[in-house]
Amino acid sequence: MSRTAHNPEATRRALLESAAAQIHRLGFQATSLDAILAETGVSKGALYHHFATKRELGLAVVDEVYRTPFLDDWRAGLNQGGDPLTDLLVLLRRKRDQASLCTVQHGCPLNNLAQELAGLDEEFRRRIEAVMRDWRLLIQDALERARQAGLLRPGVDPAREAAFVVAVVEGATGTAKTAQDPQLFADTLATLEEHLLALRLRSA
Amino acid sequence: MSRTAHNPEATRRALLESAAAQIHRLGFQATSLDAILAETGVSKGALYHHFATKRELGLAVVDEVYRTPFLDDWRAGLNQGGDPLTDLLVLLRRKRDQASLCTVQHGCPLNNLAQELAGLDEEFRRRIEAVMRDWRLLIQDALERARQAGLLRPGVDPAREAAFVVAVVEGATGTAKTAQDPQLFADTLATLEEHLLALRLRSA
DNA sequence: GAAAACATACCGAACGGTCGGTTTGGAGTC
DNA sequence: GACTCCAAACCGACCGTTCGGTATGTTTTC
Repeated sequence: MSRTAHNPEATRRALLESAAAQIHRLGFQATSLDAILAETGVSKGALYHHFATKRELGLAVVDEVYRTPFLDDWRAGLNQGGDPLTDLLVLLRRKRDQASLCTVQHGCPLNNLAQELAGLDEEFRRRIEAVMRDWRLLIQDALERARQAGLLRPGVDPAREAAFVVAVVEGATGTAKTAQDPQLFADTLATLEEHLLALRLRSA
Repeated sequence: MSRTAHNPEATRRALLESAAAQIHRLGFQATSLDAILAETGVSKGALYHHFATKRELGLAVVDEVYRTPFLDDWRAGLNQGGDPLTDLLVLLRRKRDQASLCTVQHGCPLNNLAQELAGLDEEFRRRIEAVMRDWRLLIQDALERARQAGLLRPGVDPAREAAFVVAVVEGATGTAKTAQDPQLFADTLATLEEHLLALRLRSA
């Protein structure tokens, strides 16, 4: 952390990280700028030097904190070098095994924001949807590669299955958060894995 | 509607309905009491005569507006008299066919509230989770009946599949809301239907 | 059965705290 | 000395909440 005077990049980054964490815990509206300033030790003048409004700060959090690590994680998981369907199953398995009360407590940052703000701010919705879309495309691409490698049953639609995977993961995260129950998350992901396993061509 | 003076039941109900609609559109935090008063023509004093706080009003909306019709709809759908698995599939099919931009625009009221408030207010979370739990149990019960009627493949766990159905429906609603795309909802539900179809014993 | 006493339903102006945002000015750097 | 970067005091609107008060209806008391 150790942010010293006149280190604009560090100041900006500290604000983004603190905002990201608080928005994840409390949502956008319930996150107060004062709390971010208290946590970072940054002054209000400095904050408004880097970000024009609270909204701009929030949008920057989506693009610069949430987006890249999330997509990178999935991209890396889906390009492990095994066959794409197996890579996907291993990735889901990993997510499932990592599910703890801590993980489940605050849910998925993007999904939280999307549900809170989709109806209130079109720009927020668009930015979040852009991440979701790229996420879907990563999975769709993996399934497409699996299909072209002859691993999938005929009739399997990569785009539709990708949308399904995304919906199930988001649904699992959301229901587990509401119930505060990691088991719910694990069970739902396990069922998804079974579903995906059944897409594999028997002869493959 | 036609609320006249000294009709407390009507006044209370008008407040609940207006609040429910606005909370569905904007979320709890972004809903202002003044807007509810403007829409209903009720005075601020009258509102605070019926509800101690905004929070109490919101909790009452969950219990008295959202909960009952939602559970009744699913209960009725799952007790149509056909075999339980078919009833479930027909119900999902109906939900899928009814998906329009309008439906998808604001998402599921309960899911919206859950994602917005689960981390902020434990009592809200508990009340919403209670509805979700009853919903899961309705589906679990239907699948259990199907199992006992010998309709399901061995190894199918009604509780786990019920949790899966709930997660997929919530996930489908959420992703479709974020994308503002009814097709996403329909595709995801269709895939869920295929998954459930595969639970049926081949000889049945 | 009328008046008194009370309860319920409702009114709306005003309060008070929060919080996003602004202003002003100063410190460091080129 | 101009520009970036930041500090601290301050502003003002919004909004949930309060509260003194009115009106209508019901119960009690004589």
